[in-house]
Amino acid sequence: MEELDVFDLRLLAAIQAKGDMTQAELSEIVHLSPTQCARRLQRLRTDGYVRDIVAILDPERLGINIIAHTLVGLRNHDDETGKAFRGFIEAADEVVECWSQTGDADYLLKIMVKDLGELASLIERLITAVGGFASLRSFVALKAIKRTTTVPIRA
Amino acid sequence: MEELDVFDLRLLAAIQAKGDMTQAELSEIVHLSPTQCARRLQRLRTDGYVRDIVAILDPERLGINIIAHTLVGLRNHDDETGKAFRGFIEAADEVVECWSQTGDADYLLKIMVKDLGELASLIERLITAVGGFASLRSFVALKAIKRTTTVPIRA
DNA sequence: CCGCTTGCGCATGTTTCTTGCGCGGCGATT
DNA sequence: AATCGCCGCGCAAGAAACATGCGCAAGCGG
Repeated sequence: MEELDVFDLRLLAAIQAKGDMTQAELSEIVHLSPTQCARRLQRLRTDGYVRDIVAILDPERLGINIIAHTLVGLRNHDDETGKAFRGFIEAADEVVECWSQTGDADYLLKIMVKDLGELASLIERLITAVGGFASLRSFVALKAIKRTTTVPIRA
Repeated sequence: MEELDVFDLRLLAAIQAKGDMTQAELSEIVHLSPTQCARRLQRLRTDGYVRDIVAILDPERLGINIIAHTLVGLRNHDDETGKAFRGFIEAADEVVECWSQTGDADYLLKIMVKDLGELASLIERLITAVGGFASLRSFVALKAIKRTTTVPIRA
């Protein structure tokens, strides 16, 4: 629970870039013995610095050709509407991320689908599920994914 | 390079949720021998289905309290401006994702910073780096992260 | 100045991974 | 309809990676 030193930061940066490295490989990066790398990594994990380790799949390879970011503004801000919205988001596999916003819109959704038809279908279902919106504006990136960078987060 | 069967999909879904499972654990999930799990996983990897395996760190634990989504519209769409913008994004560690957009704005940035000061500083630097914008609208989520779901992607 | 604590690297036992092998099912060719 | 060849499966042994106990050295407080 203490402060992180330079070795910890190097470890975190390393596993954030590549999470399946062996202790020996980590050892060469952070300049620490393999044993110590393992120990510190375990401590970082139990202390909650590492949320989890996941595989990033290739969207195109799986037929995911459209990644859309959609701003959603709810007409009513009562509990009922919010609950319906949350429920829909929770159940929809196409919605990969859901962020609460301040400003013009209430939520920002990140949606991954195969084609425009699926996207339209999703939006349609969302509208009917919640029962109409004051504003629904979609910013669709038509195969126009420039890049998705995941840079090391340093404290 | 062939089609994926139900075992492959189960494997992908499993490692997408938890990427550091042992072969024995995977075996129980997909109902296949550990050896075969390993072999199929290797094939999926060499065939490009698995982009990479990364560790997801806890932002708050690292002092990242603000996750902002910012829409950026470039004033000029010439090569020079675009190159300056790309260069800045590439160098800025705070910018975690950068999506090209169609519609009102040109880019959607996902920014992770410690506090509002850092965010303001980043925006300031971005503006000076590219040399002014036609429109720069920021949607800041003030500790208002509702949830970040990563659901299994099924083909 | 001494003893305690903490973090380090080494070595060993254990788990996990990899790879060669034989078996069985399924489609194609005749 | 029978056989041949191919592909995917599980098993087992060798290899690699991991976990843990130990002694040592540095930093700190008494």
